[in-house]
Amino acid sequence: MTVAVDDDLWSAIGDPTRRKLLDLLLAGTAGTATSLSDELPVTRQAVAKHLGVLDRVGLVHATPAGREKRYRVDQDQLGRAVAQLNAVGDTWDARLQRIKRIAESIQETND
Amino acid sequence: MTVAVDDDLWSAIGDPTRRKLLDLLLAGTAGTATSLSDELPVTRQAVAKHLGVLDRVGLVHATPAGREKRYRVDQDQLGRAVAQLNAVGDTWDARLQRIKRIAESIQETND
DNA sequence: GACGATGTGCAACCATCGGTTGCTATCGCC
DNA sequence: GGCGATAGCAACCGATGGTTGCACATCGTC
Repeated sequence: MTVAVDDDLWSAIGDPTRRKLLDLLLAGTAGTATSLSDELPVTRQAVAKHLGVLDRVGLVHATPAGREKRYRVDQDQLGRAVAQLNAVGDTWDARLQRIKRIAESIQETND
Repeated sequence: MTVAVDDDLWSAIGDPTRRKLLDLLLAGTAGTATSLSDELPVTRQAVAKHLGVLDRVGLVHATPAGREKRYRVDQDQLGRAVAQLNAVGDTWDARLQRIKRIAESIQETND
């Protein structure tokens, strides 16, 4: 059985640049597209696009402040994303363990 | 600080179809491109491409058997992938907790 | 109040990637 | 040998991550 996963949410955090963005936002760095692009090896426009998709899946929210637009992470939604990561990780881990146990039992019968 | 993540490995498991493939392989379904494509809503060629990238990052290995090519998961490598999922999940979780604690302490000072 | 600096938004363009279709080649078996 | 099943290759398409270039808004300052 496959783990129930929100593909939109997963693919949002699947991109390495977006993961880095979330890292930066969690670290408290000022959340404008320009300031974030300073910390990343991509242009401001690329960052703006990424913030757009993060916004669409609800992982971040923007609050206009004068001429700039501040982004902050949505803690609940990021919590859900983390839960999915853990769910998939746990499922695979369990299956790997089971396979390992089976392999060992076969080993024993061959002794 | 950003979690050390192997981007190739992560992006390999980032694709929903590839995750499904790994699920199927872990479930013991026969591992040929054609048999796997029967279980998925995509063509054999798409599956073959995915198996190719999974192979390149070492998550699966192919063993030619007559006219067909059987794929099986590499347990060690998948284990590493799971570890990365957990690492990112744990890091984000920790930061979310910390933010929550800070928010609560501010709440208290305002009482 | 006008002007330059800074920040955002939009559009065109390019490369890569997931997916498809179509064809060829190889292997197994009757 | 010939037929069916499997794999492999190539061309093509749409979406996406990335870039550059330009227009628009806002802030500070003279």
